[in-house]
Amino acid sequence: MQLTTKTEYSVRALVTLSESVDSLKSINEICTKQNLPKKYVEQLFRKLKKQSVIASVSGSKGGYYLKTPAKEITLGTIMEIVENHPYEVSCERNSVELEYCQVENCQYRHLWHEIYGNIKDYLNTISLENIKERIDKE
Amino acid sequence: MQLTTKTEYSVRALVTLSESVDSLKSINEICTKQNLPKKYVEQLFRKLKKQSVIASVSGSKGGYYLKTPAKEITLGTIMEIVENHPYEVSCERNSVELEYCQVENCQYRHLWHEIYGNIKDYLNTISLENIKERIDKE
DNA sequence: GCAATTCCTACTAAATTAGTATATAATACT
DNA sequence: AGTATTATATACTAATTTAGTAGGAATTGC
Repeated sequence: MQLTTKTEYSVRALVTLSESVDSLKSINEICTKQNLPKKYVEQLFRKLKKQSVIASVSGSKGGYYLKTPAKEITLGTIMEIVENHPYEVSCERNSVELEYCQVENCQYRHLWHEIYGNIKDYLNTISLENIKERIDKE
Repeated sequence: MQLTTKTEYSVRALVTLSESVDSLKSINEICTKQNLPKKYVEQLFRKLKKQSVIASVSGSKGGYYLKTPAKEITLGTIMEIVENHPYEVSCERNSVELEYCQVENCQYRHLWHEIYGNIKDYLNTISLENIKERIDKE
């Protein structure tokens, strides 16, 4: 499990995007405002678009907009989209680490998944709208 | 935030260690039983010892034992000891990423810390004893 | 003294992170 | 029609971190 700049920057960018409800915002606009690396955010936005969190209009005067309402986009969702394999247990990474797994009856794997499930549930209670309100208040 | 083999292996090793209440268990014994890399677990155990989770006796017939009762050792504690900087926000890593931080009023940082705090609280509700009971049941 | 153990530091290959670079495609405006 | 502005796409890279390994020193039981 990890939570990196991918999630951090995505959230900041999406909050900024959510500020304009009916209009488009370009990567350039968002990243200038939030002081974020454009090309990096571009990549994150492509992933978020693929999962219909946002949508876009190409060309001049183009940009992005929220496709899903800010209430329905959660931190958990964002994290799962932009991070690598956030809830993966080591023995599922299928590499060398499999050597150190209890192959026959991996009770621990169930434990980790239960824990991840609870964290996931928690992260899904935090919507983009919640975050926006919180940020605005200060 | 990350949760890696360091935490995974530590938990498996500590659960095994907690099975023998009054006697010592060596790294060798634990790692053979749990199929874990000895030298790696050794490193983890040294960190756990430094924080008084476990204690040790050197020399032949030596080994480790739980210094803190299994009830009081939590997953959160273990994670904080063995992982690198589990709850660090990108702008605190003090490297290049600082460039992309909202220096003046980093409202987001507070948000991340609040979220981490809640995850931490949750992880601290899971004790080694809980885990042991759970693993034994199956 | 020898074997088994913990203690300690340093090293390393592979993977991942945190980006950058470069080019193509679409669209608005003139 | 041409240009500027935007998204789309793929590939590349330096730095860091993970997931260990290696080799030895110090300690203790027998």
